[in-house]
Amino acid sequence: MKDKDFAINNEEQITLTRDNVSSAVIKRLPRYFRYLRILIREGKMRISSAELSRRMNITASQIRQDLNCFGGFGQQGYGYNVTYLYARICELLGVSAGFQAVIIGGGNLGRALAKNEMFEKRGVDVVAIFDVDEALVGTTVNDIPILHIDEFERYAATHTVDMAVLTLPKAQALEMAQRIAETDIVGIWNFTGQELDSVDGNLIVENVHLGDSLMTLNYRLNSRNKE
Amino acid sequence: MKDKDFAINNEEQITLTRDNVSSAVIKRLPRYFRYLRILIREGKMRISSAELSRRMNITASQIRQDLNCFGGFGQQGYGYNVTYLYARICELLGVSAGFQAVIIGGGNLGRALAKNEMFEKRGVDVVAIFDVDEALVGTTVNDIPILHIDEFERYAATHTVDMAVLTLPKAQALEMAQRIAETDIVGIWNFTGQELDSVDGNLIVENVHLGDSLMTLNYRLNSRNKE
DNA sequence: TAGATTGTTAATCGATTAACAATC
DNA sequence: TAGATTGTTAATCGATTAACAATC
Repeated sequence: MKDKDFAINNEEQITLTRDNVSSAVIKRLPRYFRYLRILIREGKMRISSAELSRRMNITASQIRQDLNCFGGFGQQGYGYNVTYLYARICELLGVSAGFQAVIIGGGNLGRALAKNEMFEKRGVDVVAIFDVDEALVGTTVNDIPILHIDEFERYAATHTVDMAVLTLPKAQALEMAQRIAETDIVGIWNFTGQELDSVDGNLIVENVHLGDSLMTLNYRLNSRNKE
Repeated sequence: MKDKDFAINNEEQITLTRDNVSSAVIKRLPRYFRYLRILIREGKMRISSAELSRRMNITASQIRQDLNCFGGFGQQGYGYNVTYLYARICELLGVSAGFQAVIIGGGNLGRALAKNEMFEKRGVDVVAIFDVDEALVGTTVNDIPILHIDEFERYAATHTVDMAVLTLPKAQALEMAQRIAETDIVGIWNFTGQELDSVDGNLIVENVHLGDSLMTLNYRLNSRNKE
């Protein structure tokens, strides 16, 4: 928490505005990010909310409403400048913040993520992979070194690491999260299925429940069969 | 589409009721599924909406409202019978429907999924993995055979396959989706990042955008830094 | 200036929560 | 019967959509 005296200045007010943005809007930002990348690839310079609405299959009204939560990114009578809008959204999403990540768990999922261009596209730098398997230690995946998990605390203390990607077995997730909580790492991208909310109130945890996604597909297949 | 004469009978009406369930409710069902499994593991026989609400961190009102979309699963003065409720939710989610899946792409992600107990827990049977790599063909992952992608159509024609899990490179996703659309497969669990909505209106596509999840974490790390 | 399109307010819609009668 | 807790209706809240004045 900051000194209350600062609570009145401009910067703080901008931050407050952002904090008031509803999670419904925030959850849509990554989608804007993806579509803007496509527009850039296509060489499109400007886009109106109406055209973007057709592409994204949401209302133009929602697009304008969403983008306005963070300030006026467009221009009346013109629309939105694609590269400018993209830059603003990147800023919001911390794409240019230079976050550094470690992957904990060098199994198939950890390796799949390590090879995925997703991190690079989103400005996240994967700096190390940790595993217990001595056979893996010393090798690399996508030029990222695999280190022994015993080295984790030393590594975290001597490097800037913003987030840990948990791809180890569920049974070890809680213990690992506790070890992470004792370092300067603040974010956990949690693929283990283990609930981590209780570990530390300061940790920011993003849970990926692939099973929930599979279930949604199942539900739809199932109701289709019932028709 | 069914004959309109049937639209009045009872079965159809139940189906209609289910179809009217909002997607907000449907998206919560997998979470109920997970928590009920935990309760069963703990040997809990009954649970009230109040207690479940404390565990799941949602209101008791919402739980009762959600479950009532599908009929009265509880009992006044008693609460919900855990195994009964679990059975009903499994039914809704098609866990007992015996769906069969193939994984297309035998890379790290495909292998990670093939080894994951998630499918088994949710009643989905992974029957085959397809890949272009001749070195992989003939081997198995978690007892699941890896077949050559050229065999795909023949396999689909001679086996019951309900869904395809796409874990191949984005560039090949569209073409593969088209091949899938020509078989009897109706569901695609799409990890490729490629939009597939345009391929075939009859396909049920569930997209997994891991990058969106990463971005959400990034956003929160970023706004934390701004505080 | 006229046309286009945003930013923003107001109206609508849907989802969540509260309350309580029904009932086990 | 008394106590507990659901099922369900009504009230509230929030999110989406529509409309239009501001302005490029």
